Amino acid sequence: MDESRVERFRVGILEWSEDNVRRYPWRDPESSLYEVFVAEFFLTQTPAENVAQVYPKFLSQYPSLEAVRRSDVASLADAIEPLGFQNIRSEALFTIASEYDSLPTDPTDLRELPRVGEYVANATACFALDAQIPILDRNVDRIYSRVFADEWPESPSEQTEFAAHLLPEGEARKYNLALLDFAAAICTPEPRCSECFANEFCMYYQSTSAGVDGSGEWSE
DNA sequence: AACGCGGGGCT
DNA sequence: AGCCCAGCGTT
Repeated sequence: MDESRVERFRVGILEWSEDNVRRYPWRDPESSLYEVFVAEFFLTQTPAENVAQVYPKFLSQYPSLEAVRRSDVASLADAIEPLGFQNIRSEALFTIASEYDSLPTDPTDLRELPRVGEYVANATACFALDAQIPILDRNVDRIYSRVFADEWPESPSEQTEFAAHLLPEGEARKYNLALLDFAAAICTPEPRCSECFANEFCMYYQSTSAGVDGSGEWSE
């Protein structure tokens, strides 16, 4: 593993994020486990802008798991209707509220909740509780498969290992947030490499811009 | 690990 | 109408 490149990326993205943090209500360090969980639960397959529009109102209507428990699936669905997936999500949310007095804090236990997979479990634990664990979704995969194209493994388990190795010590929360913002702003599906702090050592940029062999570029 | 799926977005 | 897709569920 190219440790110097790893370190350059770590330092680079943390620096980049200083001036490019997106601010959302659920990113307040004071947000409760429930508040962060609700946000992450809504954010899967849903643009952050959409979530931002219903989130404050949802929280005032449902400030706790108990409030969810005292409601019903139809009302919940109404409250999150603009997000889409309202039936699936309202049902799962109600089930969670019915089965838990309070949310578990261990990612493994969070993973047990209905409609909560590895991504939501890890993101919740990291952002709400500062758990030092990697998050890995399509966006993170896109970044790493470009920057570390020659080292980024195929198998999910090895990817998790690799992603864990990249975490800066004690700064998982800041780093993971930076990854998401970086994926949204720079390392987009159509990447803005000219604006990217990593373009001097990114394998993708090197292979597409240098064009040493002239045999044409590839698209991921 | 591999596959299936509901549903939202884009064409 | 049809295709693509991310993330969760199931096997």
